Amino acid sequence: MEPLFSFQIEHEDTSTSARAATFTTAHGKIKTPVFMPVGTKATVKGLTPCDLREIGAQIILANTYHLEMRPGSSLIAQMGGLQTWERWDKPILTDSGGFQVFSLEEHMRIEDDKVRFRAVDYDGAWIEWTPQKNMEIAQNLGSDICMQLDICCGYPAPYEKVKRSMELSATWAEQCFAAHTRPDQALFGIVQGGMDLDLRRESIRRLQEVGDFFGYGIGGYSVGEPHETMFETLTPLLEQYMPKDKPRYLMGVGNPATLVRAVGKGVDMFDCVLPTRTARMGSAFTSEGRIKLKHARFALDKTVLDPACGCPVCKAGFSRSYLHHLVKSKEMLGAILLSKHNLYYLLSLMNRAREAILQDRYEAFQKSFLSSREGRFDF
RNA sequence: UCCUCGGUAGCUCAAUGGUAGAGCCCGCGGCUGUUAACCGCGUUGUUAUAGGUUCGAGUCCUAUCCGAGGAG
Repeated sequence: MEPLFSFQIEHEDTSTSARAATFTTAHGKIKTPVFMPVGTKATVKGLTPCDLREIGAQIILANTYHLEMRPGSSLIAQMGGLQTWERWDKPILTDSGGFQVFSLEEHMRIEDDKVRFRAVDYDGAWIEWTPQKNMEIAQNLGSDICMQLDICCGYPAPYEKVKRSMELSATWAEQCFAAHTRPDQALFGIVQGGMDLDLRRESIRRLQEVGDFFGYGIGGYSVGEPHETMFETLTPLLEQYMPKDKPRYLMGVGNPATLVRAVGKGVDMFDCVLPTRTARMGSAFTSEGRIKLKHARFALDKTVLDPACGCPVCKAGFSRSYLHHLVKSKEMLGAILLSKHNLYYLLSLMNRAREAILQDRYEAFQKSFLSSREGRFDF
């Protein structure tokens, strides 16, 4: 019988560390490198599953913390599981509440075996979060890929704090590993350690000690540090210390230029709210860089968002003038159309990257991209 | 014709006689495992007009203009 999960590298680029792979899950295959749209509360904001299929999404995210708070994972289990419930039959990755613990830091208290924090975005109650709880919820939801509960640190952060969050993440990795039961669900450990290479190496060592995780998340980046600072430790991490035969998921990174560079270092998976959030605020990715549709200069602009783009929004011919109007009027269609366009941009960017890898010309692709106007996104 | 109320930023309105503010609009910036259709910053005035009282007037007095309502 064919195993439920496999990660098969199809080609490794000879001049960079980029690789193209096929990640097989219980709900289908994922061609990497891949960008995963974020659908925290069982919806990629503004898009239907049909829209997502149309723009080529292969896998989307959901979040155990948010879904447990509302409507509750047991309800979703009763309704047939997450895929059935939200009408998305392709793979889903569930993130733990680790990032929420970080973003709700002021309302939180970390203890050895759990984290206590105030659900200020729901009813304000103090709640307890544990690795076991995260696993139970993810298993109720039935996600294909489950991230361990971890602790994400901001930047800059004192060494002791970074060290403690790495150690706690490793401890919790062990508990998640032990609580992992579903054979149709792949468990990922998460590498922490901030901008300290020694802590990052220790994190990997401890995760490998815990057991055979199917893949690895790389957390704790894109938390406010300069991009170069990230690559200083990310590069050796990927090229020297992380297992090469397992999927690597750089969590929370969505800047196009950073994506292209990270793929060159050997990252396989990304997710980020940037394309959808900035879309709702009126910004669009284009082949000429970022544009802000709210600017008055678009009021009489008859061109589409990006004449070089093949997304449904551009193909349908919506003008910048019209989108400017929708954004200024705060009409929901503006957010929807820009979200669709932005996601398509990142999804197709990863397709372009994959093609370049398969043709063994990633170095040239990356160089050309980074020196173009697209490569100068100032997000 | 008379009476009443009103006239302050592009709009809607604040401001015990002590150097005019807010919201919206407009302009700009930010957004990275979603507390986010969000957050932050900024521009804008002969206070209808002309006089008067006062140390000092958006505020009190007089006249005029404009608007709304009422009476005839």
